[in-house]
Amino acid sequence: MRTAYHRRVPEISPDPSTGRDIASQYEPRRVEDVLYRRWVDRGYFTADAASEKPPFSLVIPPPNVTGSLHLGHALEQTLMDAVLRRRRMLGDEVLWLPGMDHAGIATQVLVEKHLAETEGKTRHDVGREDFVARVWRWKEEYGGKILGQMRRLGVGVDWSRERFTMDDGLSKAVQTIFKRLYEDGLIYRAERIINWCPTDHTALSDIEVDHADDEGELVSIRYGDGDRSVVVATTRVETMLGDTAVAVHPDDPRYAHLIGTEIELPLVGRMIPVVADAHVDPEFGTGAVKVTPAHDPNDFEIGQRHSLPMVNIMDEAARITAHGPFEGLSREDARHAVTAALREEGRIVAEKRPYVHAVGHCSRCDTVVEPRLSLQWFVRVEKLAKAAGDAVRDGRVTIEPPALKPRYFDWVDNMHDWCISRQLWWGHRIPVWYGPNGETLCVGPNDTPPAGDGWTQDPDVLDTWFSSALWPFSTMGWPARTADLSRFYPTSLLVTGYDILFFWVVRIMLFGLYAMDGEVPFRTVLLHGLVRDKYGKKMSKSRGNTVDPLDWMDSYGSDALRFSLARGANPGLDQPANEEWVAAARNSCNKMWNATRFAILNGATVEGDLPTELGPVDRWICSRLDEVTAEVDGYLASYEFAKATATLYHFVWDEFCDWYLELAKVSLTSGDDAAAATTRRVLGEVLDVSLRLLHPFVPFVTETLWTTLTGGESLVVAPWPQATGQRRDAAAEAEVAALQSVVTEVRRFRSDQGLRPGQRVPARLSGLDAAGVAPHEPAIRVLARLEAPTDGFAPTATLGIANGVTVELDLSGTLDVAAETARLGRDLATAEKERAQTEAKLGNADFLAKAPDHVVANIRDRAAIASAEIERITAQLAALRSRA
RNA sequence: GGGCGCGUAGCUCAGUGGGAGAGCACCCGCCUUACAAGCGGGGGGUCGCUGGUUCGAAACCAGCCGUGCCCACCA
Repeated sequence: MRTAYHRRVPEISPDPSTGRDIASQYEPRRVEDVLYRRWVDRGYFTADAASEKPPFSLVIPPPNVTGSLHLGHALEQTLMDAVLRRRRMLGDEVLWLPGMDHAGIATQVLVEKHLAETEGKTRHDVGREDFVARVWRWKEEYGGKILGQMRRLGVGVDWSRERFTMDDGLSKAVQTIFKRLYEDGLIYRAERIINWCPTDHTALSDIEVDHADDEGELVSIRYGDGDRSVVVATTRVETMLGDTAVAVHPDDPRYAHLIGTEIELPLVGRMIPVVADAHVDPEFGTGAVKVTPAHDPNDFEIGQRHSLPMVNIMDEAARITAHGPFEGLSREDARHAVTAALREEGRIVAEKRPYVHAVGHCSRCDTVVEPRLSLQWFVRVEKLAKAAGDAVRDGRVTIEPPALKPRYFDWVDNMHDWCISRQLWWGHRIPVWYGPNGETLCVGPNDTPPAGDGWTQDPDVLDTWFSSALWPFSTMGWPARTADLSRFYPTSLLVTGYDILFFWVVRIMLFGLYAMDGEVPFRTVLLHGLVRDKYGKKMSKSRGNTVDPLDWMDSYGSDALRFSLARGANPGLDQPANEEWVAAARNSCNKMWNATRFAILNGATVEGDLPTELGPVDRWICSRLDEVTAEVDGYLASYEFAKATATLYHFVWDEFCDWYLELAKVSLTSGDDAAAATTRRVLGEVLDVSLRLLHPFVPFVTETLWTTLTGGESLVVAPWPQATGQRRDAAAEAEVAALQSVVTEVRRFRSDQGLRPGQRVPARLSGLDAAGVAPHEPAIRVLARLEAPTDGFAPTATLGIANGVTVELDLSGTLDVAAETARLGRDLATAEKERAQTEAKLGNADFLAKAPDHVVANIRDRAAIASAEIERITAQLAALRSRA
C-alpha cells in the first residue's frame, strides 16, 4: 500500500498540554507563558541542597531594582540559561540564584527626582527616615519589573531563593564583614582627597569617575617678584586661592636657589614656601608647580611629605569659600574672575586655550568631579587585592576569555584604597557609632547599638558595590553555615559583562577570599561583550538607538531573541543586534516547527531501538548527527555560543531539512513499508536529538515540539545527548555527497536553461554505478524532477558531472545553447585557474621537497581533477558547437 | 602615557600556515503536496598598506595608516 507522506490535518488545540499542535506557523505567544509557568510549578528550577547530584551553581548579576530589561541583560541571561540548561540535562543539581541590587545612588536620584516633580520637595524637606521609607515604597511599587521580564525570556532561575541586597539577611552580612574588616584594620576612616560630585553631594570611588579629554585652558602665572619669582602653569587657576607651596624638582638647577625660600602668592598675599619634590617633572612646562593640597591628589601627597597646610577653598557644591572678592562664586566663574584679576596685575605669562586634557566626570550625572579633602571610610585593599590576583595567577579562578586577564591584573595590582562611604541615605548605613567623648564603636549584627546621650551613628551609607561584593555568599545565608553554602559554594561560574570586571568581579574576589577564608567565590568568570546597535555603535538613550527587548520578543518570540543573541556571542567580543537577525532567528524556529510538524504527520517515532540495518541516507544523517552532537557539546562546554548555534542552524536547515527530509519523502512514498518504517524511526531519532541540543538556546519551541513528538515529560529534565562516535560513517557521507552533486548540477542546468522548477524533463542517467549512487536513481529523479525516458526520447543536452555521471535530457529541442555555453565557459575558467595554480606548485622543486606529503598529495589530486574537468567541459563545449 | 582589541563580500562578523566563508542584503526563477517566516539557482572580496619570515601568508613578525575600548595624579 502506498503511504501518503502528507495529509491535511485540521489545526487543533494550541495548548501543548492537550496534545498535538500542528498549525503551520509557530506562534510563540501561545506557548511561552504556559510552558514557563509549568516549568516553575514543577520545580525544575528549584535547587535541592540535599540532592546527591553534582552541584552546579551560579548567582545572577543582580540588576538594579529600578531597572528594566535591556539587550545586555537579555544576552547575559540567555548565555547563563544556555549553560545551565545543558548542565541540568547532564544531570547536575543546578542552582541559579536570582535577585536585585538596591543601587544606591541610581535609586536615590530617581526617587529624589520623583519627589521634586510630584511634591516639589527635596529629600531634606521630608527628612531621612521618611525619605528612606519612600524609597522602600517606590521599590515595592515600581521595582522588580525586570523580574517579570526575565520570565518572558524563559530563564531557569530558582525563584524560591530570590534575594535583594537590602534584605535583612544580606544587611546582616554587610555588617558582619564590615566589623570583621574593621577589627582587622582593613577598614579605616581618614581625611583624604577623594572624588567629590558637586551635584550629587557625595564621595565617589575611583571607578565611579569617567575620564574624558576636555577642552580646558593652561594658564601660566608668575608667583613672587624679580629674582625671587617663579612661573607655574595650571588648568585650574581658581585653586591658586588654596595654594600653600610651589614645588620644583630637587635636582633642577634653575630653581635650586629658591628651594627653602618663600614667595608671595598673588591676590592672596600669603607667603608660601618653595619645596623640592621628586614628583615634579622638570621637563613639563616651567618645571615648577603650584601646590594645592586640599584640591589635588598629587598636591595632597606633596603636602603630606612637606607638612604643608591644607586650605580648603570650596564647599560641597564647589563654590568658593575663601574670603575675599571670589567668595560664593562657582568654580567656573571663579576661574574667569581669578584669571582676570591676575591679568590685571600683570601676572599672566601665557594662556593656552583650548588645552585638551583628561578631566574626571561623575559616572552618574557627568558633572566634573572635584578632588576634595574629606573625612571618609576606606577599605585598605593591598592585601586583599594581592590575594585576588594570586587566585587567578595560580589558576584557582579561570577568566574566560583569557585575553581579558591583563585587565584584571592591571586593576588588582594597582588598586588604590577603596572609598566606601557615600553621603546618601539609600543604602546600608555605616555601622559605626560616635560617642560623646570621641569614642568610635563598630557595631556588628548581634551587638546592641550604644544608647544614651551623645551617641550618634555615622550618617553615611556604604557604596552599593560593597554589598554587591558579598553577593555570591551573602545570598546563600552567610555568615551562617547554611546547607546552601556547603552545597553550592564556591559557585561554579560567574557570567557578566567585561565592563563590570572592576566594579563587581574584582570586589567579589576581594571580599570573597577574605570572608570565606581563602575559598574562591567562583571557579570561572565568563566575560561577555556588550550589545551594540546594528552598526556596531554603542547603545545609549542620547543616541536614540536603544532597543526594548520586549518589543522584539513580542514580535518574534523569546526563542528568536535568544537564538539571535547567542548566535552573535563570540567570547569577550561586543556584538551588534539587529531586528532583521531576530526575524531570521524567528524563521529558524518556524523551520524547526515545520520540519517536526512534517515528521509527526508522517508518523515519526522515537519508540524502540534504531534498526541495525540502515540505508546509506539514514546512515549519513545519523553520522552527521553524531558529529554535530559532539561539536555542539564541545562548543557549549567552552562557551562558544556563536559556534554552537551556527552548527545547529546549518545542520537542521541545510542538511536535515534541505536534504534528509526531501529524501525521506522518497522513502515514505516508495511503497517499501520496511524502508518507510526505518525512515520514520530515523526521523524521530534525528529530531529527538536535535531538539535536545537546541533546547538550551530556544527552550520554548523545542519543548513544545519535543513533548509532542516523544510524549516525554519535558526537555528541561531530558538527558543531554552524548556523541558515541559509533555512528560515524564516512562512506555514507561520501555517497550522499555524490548524490547531492548530481542533483545540484542538474538543478543548476535547469536554472540556466530557464526551465520552470515544476517542469518534469525526460532524462537518461548513466555512470551511476561508477559514482556509487545507482541505488539513488529514484531519489535523484524526484529531487531533480527528471522523468524516465519515453518512447520518442531524443536527448538535446548532455550534462557531464564531475563524478562521472552523465545526464542526457530531452528538452524537446529547446536547448538554450548560449546560456549553456556561458555556463560551461565560466566553469572552464574556474577549472583552468585551479589547474594553473596547482601545477605551478607541482613545478616548484622547493615545494615538492619541503611541503608535507599529504599536502603534496592533495595538490596532485586537485591538479588531476582540474585536468579532468577541463577535458570534460571542453568536450561538452565541442558537442554544443556541433549541435548549433 | 600604559594596556587590550579590531580592520576579510553592500552590512555585521567567523576563519589564524596549504583549496577565500556565514548570516542578512542583492539578482533570476518558482505558491513543487512541512514551511512564501518558504523552495531552487546566481552574482559579489587585489582578506587596511608596506616590508619581512616561509616551498607556501588572510593567518606569523616588523613598521605604518585607520578605528574602538580599558587604565592613568603630568600640573
